[in-house]
Amino acid sequence: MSFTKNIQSAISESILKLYQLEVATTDINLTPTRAEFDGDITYIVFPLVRELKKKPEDIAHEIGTDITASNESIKAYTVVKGFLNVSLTDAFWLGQLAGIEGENNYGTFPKRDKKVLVEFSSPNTNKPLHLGHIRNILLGWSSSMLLEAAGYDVLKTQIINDRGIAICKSMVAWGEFGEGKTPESTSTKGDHFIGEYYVLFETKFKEEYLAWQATDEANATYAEHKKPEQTADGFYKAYKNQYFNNFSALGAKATDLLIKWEENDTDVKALWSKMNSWVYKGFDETYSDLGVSFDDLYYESDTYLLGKDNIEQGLKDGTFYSKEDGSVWIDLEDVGLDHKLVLRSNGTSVYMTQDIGTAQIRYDDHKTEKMLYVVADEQDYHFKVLFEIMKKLKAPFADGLHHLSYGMVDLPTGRMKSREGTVVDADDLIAEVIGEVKKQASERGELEETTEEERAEIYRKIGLSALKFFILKVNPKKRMIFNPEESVDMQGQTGPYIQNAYVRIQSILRRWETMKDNVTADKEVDVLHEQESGLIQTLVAYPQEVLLSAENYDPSGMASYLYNLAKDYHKFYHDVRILTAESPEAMLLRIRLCESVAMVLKSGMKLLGIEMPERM
RNA sequence: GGCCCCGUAGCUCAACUGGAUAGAGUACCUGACUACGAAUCAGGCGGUUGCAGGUUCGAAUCCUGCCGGAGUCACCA
Repeated sequence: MSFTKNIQSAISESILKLYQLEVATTDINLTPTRAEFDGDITYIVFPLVRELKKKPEDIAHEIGTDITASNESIKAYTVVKGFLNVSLTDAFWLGQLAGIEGENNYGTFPKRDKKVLVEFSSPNTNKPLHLGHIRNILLGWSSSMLLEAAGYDVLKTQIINDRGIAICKSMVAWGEFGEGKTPESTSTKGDHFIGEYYVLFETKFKEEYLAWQATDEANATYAEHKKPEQTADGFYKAYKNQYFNNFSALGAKATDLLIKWEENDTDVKALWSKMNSWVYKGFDETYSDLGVSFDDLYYESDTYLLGKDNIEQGLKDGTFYSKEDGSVWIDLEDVGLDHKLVLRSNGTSVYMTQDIGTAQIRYDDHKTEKMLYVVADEQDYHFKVLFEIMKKLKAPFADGLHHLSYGMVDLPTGRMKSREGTVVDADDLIAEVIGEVKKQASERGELEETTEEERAEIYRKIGLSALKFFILKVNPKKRMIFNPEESVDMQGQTGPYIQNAYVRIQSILRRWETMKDNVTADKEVDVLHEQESGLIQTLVAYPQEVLLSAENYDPSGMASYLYNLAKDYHKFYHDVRILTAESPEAMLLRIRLCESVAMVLKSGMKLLGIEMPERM
């Protein structure tokens, strides 16, 4: 912010004048003064001690005296050990408030003419979205909003994993047992519909496998392949994949579909398209419920063969090497990694090959300076390797690649397991939080004057804010525990707490509209209440917070800032009277403060993907 | 086993990137609505920052070694 810059350069000049020592203004590190001390902003002089060979207290006093004398915005200073605490004048804070009001889009930075592509969500099409996707989506969306506010042109995208054996399993199950049912005929959301057939396939397959285990064929296989120490149970558990590939009738059908799909079989492709289109319809609903959207989509069915050109080029220039069997590898030992396969011996791609190709095509399509991958931390190694490969291939975009790695979401009972049915479904969760809000809100009976539609919209906003804030307030890189009960809390450090501050302001402003014509002040306030200057100081920090959160790809910083602002406001609201202020000029100032706080709360929450209700 | 991430109040999380007496929320115990919305505010209780060393004026943060937990080391995606 400009005002910290002013103080930084004042201190810098002071140091030069007093000690003939040059310290760059950017090296003058200022921190907000802790609440228990007097002052607004603190400069720590310890780093100067060694150079100047003086006591920290003396240095702090000398600098303090000098900058206070030469800078009229500085009211006073105090020194505690090596900490120089500077207080700014009320006039200065009033000037800052006016500055905030004067900006058109406070907290948004001018365009940098730089493009960043953000990939998030990236689901498989064989089952619906779950809690893990929700964290991914919220992080991706919020990071996109933050980057946009920081001046980037943002392109939101996802890669849809629409091919492979998984979707073929759903196709087989639907063909065998579906009796021509559709999402419409059963009134089921499309992604759930397909998910059910995926589960059905697994169930039928398990039955088939169990039955097979009683056959002579199974006994012979068991006798031949069993390891000495293995029990029958242990063997069959480990043998499942081989059974799928070598003996299973259902397995053969799924594999057959996959082969036909790759051969572009018309019927198979038609079925595949139809079933995927059901899924997409379902996904769209969930995305829309979450309030997110994408600018561009990539499908794995289009990209899974990409990357071979890059491999070929890398082979030519010696980045890659091939083994006798024809497989292609890269040696990454010089950067502390391993040897990694990039092309199979039969010439087909692996995951890495695809990602190389996909990065390339995205760059070709959009010429983005940066690409941000929002992917769980279990893939840390994969992305490390991918980025190193791109560097070695000298891709022009290699330095702009970044993996926003986030921790998995656990339940209080431990990890989500689809096998144990503990996966929290995204749609269920959304419905639940909104339902809970509705229940609690009707008990409070605050919204009697609104129509049913208005109320439904308010419940939706509150419920989603509880859920979103609960997830986004946690630092992305940390594994988090998701307690469904706490996720709908509406008191304390929660989304609804912040919304409540905003709603209180709206309520005041509605009243103010009806009385403002009768209020006139012939002068401005010259002495600020402690809560007032404190609020201004927090408001002033907003743009910096936007930038910091954007640069760190970390919405939790913004979440915590907004909570603190709401908290400051709630306290201010409690401590001072607004519409019954002691003087007209105080009233006018406080109304201005209310307006600015509301503006920042609303725009900040938007960066988290959270909407504000006008009442609640 | 190699690599990587994590360990902070009973629980869920912070700590401005090395700064002051480690802060919030929740739970529990108090107090404040005939003053702009009590989804609020105020107070209390709660800590050897996993352990042991080291660097530094200063360490939850950096380094080393242990302990505990997660992830990953596929010609899967």
